[in-house]
Amino acid sequence: MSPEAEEYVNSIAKEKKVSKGDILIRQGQRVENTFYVTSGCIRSFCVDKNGKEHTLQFAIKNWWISDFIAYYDTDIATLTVECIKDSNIIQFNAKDLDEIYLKFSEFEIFQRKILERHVVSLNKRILNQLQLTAKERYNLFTKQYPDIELYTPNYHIASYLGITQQSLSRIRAEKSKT
Amino acid sequence: MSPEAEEYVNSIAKEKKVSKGDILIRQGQRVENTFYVTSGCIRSFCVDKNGKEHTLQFAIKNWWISDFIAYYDTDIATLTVECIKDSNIIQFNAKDLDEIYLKFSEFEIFQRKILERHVVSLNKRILNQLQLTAKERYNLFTKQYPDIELYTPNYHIASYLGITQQSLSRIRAEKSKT
DNA sequence: CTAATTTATTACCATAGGGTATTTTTTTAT
DNA sequence: ATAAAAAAATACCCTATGGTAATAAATTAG
Repeated sequence: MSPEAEEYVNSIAKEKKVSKGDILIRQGQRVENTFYVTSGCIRSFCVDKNGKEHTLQFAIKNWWISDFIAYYDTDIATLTVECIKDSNIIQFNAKDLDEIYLKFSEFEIFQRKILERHVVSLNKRILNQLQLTAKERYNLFTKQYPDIELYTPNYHIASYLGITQQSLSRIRAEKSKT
Repeated sequence: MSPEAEEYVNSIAKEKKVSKGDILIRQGQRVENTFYVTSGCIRSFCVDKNGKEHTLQFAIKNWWISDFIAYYDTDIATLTVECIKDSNIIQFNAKDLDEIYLKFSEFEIFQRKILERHVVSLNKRILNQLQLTAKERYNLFTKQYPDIELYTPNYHIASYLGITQQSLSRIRAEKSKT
């Protein structure tokens, strides 16, 4: 990136410290920001008609998170984005980012690469969900997020894997046996 | 888009008619193309260790399809992309597209919007998989692809929904009862 | 340090969906 | 039109995962 572009990015970037439990985006509200995680962990989830939570994403270091469904459609949030471990994030306003794209076309490339990476990751997630058992998905998960279990409750992970917390507990018990 | 950009796009776009059964991308081969569907239907799927197929995407009119996992990482295909109904597609070579981005930055915006739409769609797919029952997913599917059942075998749809063909058959039977 | 609260484990039974096999229906080929 | 092949439906039983509930462990608050 050119120095000017970088300067501009810095001018709209809002570095923030957020604490466990902080809500960055609340379901039902307008989504104006996207967040880049430099440390810690942020989670996005939805709540279904029965009040059950389903985790869409865990964002750790170097990942972006928001309610992308609402963000890209400039719509009301269906997701909640919550800090689950004290984190350092960089907040970007959607409108500010839009201007960057106009002023510095080099930034488009940047963003395109991020989006491409995101598509790849989502594609893999879907394929895993289709072809792996809960146990296999859990094993993969622990590799992808090596220390997430240290600070994330069981049921958050279960809700990401698409199983109940009891099932996850059983899988873990079975695993520790051998 | 400017006339020049449009002309350039046309110069690299390869319009093609493809027939049911044609393979556009073969698992294990290098992925150099992405396809835009103007009519018909193209399917992407993977084959797991047990030889079972899992459908990642059905691309109908106005959708893009490829093995995006391999395409964006310039890697070997893990997916197969297959024509399941006589279709008209426009084929784009990855390298040609890369040049477009360099020559016409306006095209980046275009591509960014496509990617954003893709991310939204994949996010929704994951959330549906997490919170809906097989029956609910099937009902949603028939709305999203109203006439796909006319030309797609049962087991392709089942493999997209993440259930067996027998389960899908049962769901359909139950539905036609009421 | 203790009590209160949250989280995880375990047990029990229920059920959605899977696997194998058979039959029926539909499609394709001759 | 008939045979062959493919696809769909159905049946039967099985298994992974879900739901409820009770217990145990860990964390947090006072």
